[in-house]
Amino acid sequence: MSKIMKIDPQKPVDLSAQIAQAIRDAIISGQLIVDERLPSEAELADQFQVSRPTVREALKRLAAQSLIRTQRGATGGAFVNRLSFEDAYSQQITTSTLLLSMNAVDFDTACEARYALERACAPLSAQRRTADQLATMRAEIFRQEQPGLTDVAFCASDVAFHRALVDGAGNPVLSYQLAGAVEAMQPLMNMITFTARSREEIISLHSRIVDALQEREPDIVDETLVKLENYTRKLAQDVADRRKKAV
Amino acid sequence: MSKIMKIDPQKPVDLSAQIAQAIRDAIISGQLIVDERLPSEAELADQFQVSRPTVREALKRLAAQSLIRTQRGATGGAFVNRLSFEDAYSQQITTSTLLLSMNAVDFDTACEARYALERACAPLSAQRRTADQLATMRAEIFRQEQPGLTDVAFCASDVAFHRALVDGAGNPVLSYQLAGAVEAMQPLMNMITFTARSREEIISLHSRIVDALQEREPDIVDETLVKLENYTRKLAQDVADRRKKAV
DNA sequence: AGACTTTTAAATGTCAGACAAATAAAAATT
DNA sequence: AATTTTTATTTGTCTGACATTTAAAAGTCT
Repeated sequence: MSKIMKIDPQKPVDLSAQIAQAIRDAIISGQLIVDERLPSEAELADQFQVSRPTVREALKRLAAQSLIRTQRGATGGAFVNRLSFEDAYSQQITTSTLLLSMNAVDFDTACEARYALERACAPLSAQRRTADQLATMRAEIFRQEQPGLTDVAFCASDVAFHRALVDGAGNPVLSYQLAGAVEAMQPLMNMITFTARSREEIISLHSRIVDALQEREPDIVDETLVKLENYTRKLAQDVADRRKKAV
Repeated sequence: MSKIMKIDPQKPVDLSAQIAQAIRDAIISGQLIVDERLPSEAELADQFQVSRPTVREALKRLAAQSLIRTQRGATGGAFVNRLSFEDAYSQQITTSTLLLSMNAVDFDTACEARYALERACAPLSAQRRTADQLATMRAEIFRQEQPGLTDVAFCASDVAFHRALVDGAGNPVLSYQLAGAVEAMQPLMNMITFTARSREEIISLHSRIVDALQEREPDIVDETLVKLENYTRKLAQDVADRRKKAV
């Protein structure tokens, strides 16, 4: 690692935050490459002229973002981590979920965003979906038809269905970007209790989507997604109205 | 804060990671609400039966994800942070940038994802764009027309143009989701050197997009975005070919 | 010589205790 | 009553130590 990384002890910012930023910059700019080992904590403490606990706090910050991983033992240390799509997924889901819940994003806004993004995948999905993905979607529909299914399980299956649709586009970047949008919606979706009647309608639309994907009919997929969006928003509206009346 | 948070000292996972996860779970589940103060580091150390440095490492992990903020002084402490759209933006951009650079995502995949998402915004943008956003876009086009503009500055202006387009949809969730996709592309875009000739073509397509947005013609916006995508991919292809020939 | 066991060294993980610095409330002073 | 000083609390940082994990080195036996 180049030793040009510098921090300014005069700044009114935590030293550990400055050190983390310096290392983060080195990773982003490519000065530190994947799987490269950072100097040991003691060496970093020397280089930055701080104590080991301060260095450790900096490293934990980076670990929280999956930028490094640490290993104990003789040949251990901190290594630049290859950020996997999986790591990125889970971070995005956490961030999106908190963002929606903490900023009082209303259901319509979140719903609109989700379906707009999902519709972006539809044409690609119609073109590239695999037999395996179609099977996954049909399996989820079958699950959704079971009468004893709890609301929570129904929502989870709904998420799985839509993820399969997105994955059908065969573009990992799209899948990653949409994971957050789809999964973060689940808590909001859970606020809508799916009655037997509304489940029926949703399942029928899901079936239509799978059929259209199988027949490679992007327009029908799109059209059905619009219907699904409208229906979902109407359900949310009904729940909101009923709640207002109850007060 | 409820005191039911527990960790297992036997687990082969860092105590600080376990503590961070316990607090993170409490925030996500709503047991800890925005602006609520966590117990002091000393109290947390007591509760979790660990030392203060260990607690601090846990808190730094949470701070790295913008889940908490800390304040020194008598009434200071760690507070649950309201995750702002801005915080979420920058995290998403960091994650997306690293994801693309570390996983050798090819230009076509990233480009396809970006334009698929952007086209999802087009109809909403045509409907809701403000005069202010149109002005921003025209200003960026004007900048792009300046002959002395560096490649880096041209790319930055390109990003600003497309962000304005996305923001035109008037949906903060969409804007947040797409910020990563658009900005993370910039390093890849920078690999394409924009010649005067290719700039001219791009600017003309940009102009057409603004005009169509002003006239509220979603179909023309969509169609032009497709052209822009194809042209961008063709440029990248040319650069790749030329590089191959040079070897 | 080769296979196995033991030792050693290096690194992270954790702890204890201390002091510095910031900050707001409480106390003292004018 | 307003201002200044003191005090208590809390985070930020440092020092030094020990525990634990791990792989390599050294030693031992067949």
